[in-house]
Amino acid sequence: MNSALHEWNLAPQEAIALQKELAQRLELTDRIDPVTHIAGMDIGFEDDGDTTRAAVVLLKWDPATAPDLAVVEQIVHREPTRMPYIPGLLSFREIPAALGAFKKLSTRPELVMVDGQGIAHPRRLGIAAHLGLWLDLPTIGVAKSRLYGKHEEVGERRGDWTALTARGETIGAVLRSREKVKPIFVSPGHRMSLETSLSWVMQCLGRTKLPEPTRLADRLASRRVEKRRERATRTS
DNA sequence: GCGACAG
DNA sequence: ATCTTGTCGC
Repeated sequence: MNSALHEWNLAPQEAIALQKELAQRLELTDRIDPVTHIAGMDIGFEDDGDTTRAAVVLLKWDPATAPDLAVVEQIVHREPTRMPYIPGLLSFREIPAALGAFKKLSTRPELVMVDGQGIAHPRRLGIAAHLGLWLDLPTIGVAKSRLYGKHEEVGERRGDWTALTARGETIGAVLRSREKVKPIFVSPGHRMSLETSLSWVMQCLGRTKLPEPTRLADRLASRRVEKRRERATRTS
């Protein structure tokens, strides 16, 4: 891989310059191998933010049962947190730990859904795009809120979506993944078109707001679940 | 110069 | 992201 990609501990200005350079290497057309496994990735924090916790969930892709997908593997990888959250520079804070989790995965997926933006980013390099370059895999960004770009109101029916645009370009989609719930922001990361990104997200959508890969990774990365269990154990 | 601002 | 109980609604 390129040496420039190995840079992590950068000053904000240097990181911004690197993003502009890396964004030019993104492939926004489909280059995807036949999909047999889809991975979902998300990051959580522990120790009041001192520890970064990366979660990757590997699902078996089966169009016959989708969106019900079998969980093949679950990885939780911890590392000391290396930098604070800075809007626009999220990937420099979270990707190192994410890579550690992917290294522990026994099977390499053909597609990855990431909690965060793809190219719907000021410099077209959200965490999903950045991770896609690192893994050299097709990635899709599935964010729960907007970082960049503007859009019209989204229809209220499940499946309705509107373009997310910036500087006259379409950089993603605002998707009503579930009725009566805030829409999600879908954007291609690497080796993917927006149309294909939306197709995969919708195929992985159950009755929930988030597609299965991201929903499960979210649950694994968050401490909410285990905290609940701790309380239940103490009280019993 | 004044806001906005993934997780 | 995280701290946190109950509570309103399908």
